[in-house]
Amino acid sequence: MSFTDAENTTFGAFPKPTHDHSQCANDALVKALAICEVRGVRFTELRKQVFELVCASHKPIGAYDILDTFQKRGRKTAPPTVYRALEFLLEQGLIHRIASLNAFIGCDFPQEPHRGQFVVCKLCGEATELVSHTIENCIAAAAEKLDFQVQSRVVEILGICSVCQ
Amino acid sequence: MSFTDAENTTFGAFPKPTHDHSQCANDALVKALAICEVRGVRFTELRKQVFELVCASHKPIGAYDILDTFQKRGRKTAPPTVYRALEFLLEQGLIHRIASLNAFIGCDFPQEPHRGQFVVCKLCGEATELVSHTIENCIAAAAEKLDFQVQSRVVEILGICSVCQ
DNA sequence: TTGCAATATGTTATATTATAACATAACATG
DNA sequence: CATGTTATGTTATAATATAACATATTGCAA
Repeated sequence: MSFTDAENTTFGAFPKPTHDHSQCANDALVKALAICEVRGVRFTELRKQVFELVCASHKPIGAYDILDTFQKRGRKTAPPTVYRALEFLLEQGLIHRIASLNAFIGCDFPQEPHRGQFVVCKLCGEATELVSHTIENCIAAAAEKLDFQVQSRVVEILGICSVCQ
Repeated sequence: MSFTDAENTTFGAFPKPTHDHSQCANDALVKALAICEVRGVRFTELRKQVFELVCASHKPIGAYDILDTFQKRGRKTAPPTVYRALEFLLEQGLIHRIASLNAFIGCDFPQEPHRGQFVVCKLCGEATELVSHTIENCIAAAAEKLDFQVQSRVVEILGICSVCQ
């Protein structure tokens, strides 16, 4: 579920507490499978499980939370296993990293590579992704004036979501 | 040294390798002293020394780099000492934290509180600060549409600076 | 000026996040 | 089915950050 406004910003709607999340998670998985299929990269069982954990909610999740879950499930896992799977998912654009939280979140628009922008609620922890071309353009314009070659961007907006106000 | 363009973006010029940095550093120190004076907060010797290290270059510096420097100087220092000084400087808006680097940089516009935007060169490590009202406005507009109360923003642009291209 | 409350710093220990380096396993392809 | 490549396992450790409590310093009021 997403929409685009007059300023050309695509929003993932801020997740309502009532929404059917199993639907989201399943959609994401189906998309991810298809994308990896097309690209000829391997969506292994480990990667799938890590992806499912990241997509299990709209709250950014830490690598060690994933690790803990694996261990609770009886799977003997060490950090590099998790980080490598996360790295793969990042490379494929299936998840994003939220630098200000040291945490990871599923990508809402994985079909095309992009660096999204994120809006994170400090109370409930829920996050949503924007793709604002206005922000992108503004960053691009500023960079051009500095004669700076942009490689990546981090845009994270922290505060209180509509549900928690 | 800074300028403002037609889109209302204030730039700190990307630091030229040749610029007289002792001047920058000294200016920053004088400003910081004055600001703390006015606010009635204490710019202690420890805070001053940490600030000077952060301002010693335009490359964001890590907390443990500061710690190492103190220790090399023979001052027996532990992490909390450094982190507390950094916390104070952040609160006063005298420095900023670059989340994607886990590092700190002097603020170019400390007089008024703001969350700046940063442009960081991955090659030389130099960084500069923007205050783009266009970006701010765009973020504000997107937040409003989500009925989201913004508390803080992280905007970091990574790539290759003009000098390193 | 001294005593008190508030603020700042010191100290020890540990939490949290992330990666290096090397060993083994699984896979894909000739 | 041998072989190179990719993925995962394993051990250790690096890098970043904070908790909790002790001591010192400061500013101010009695």
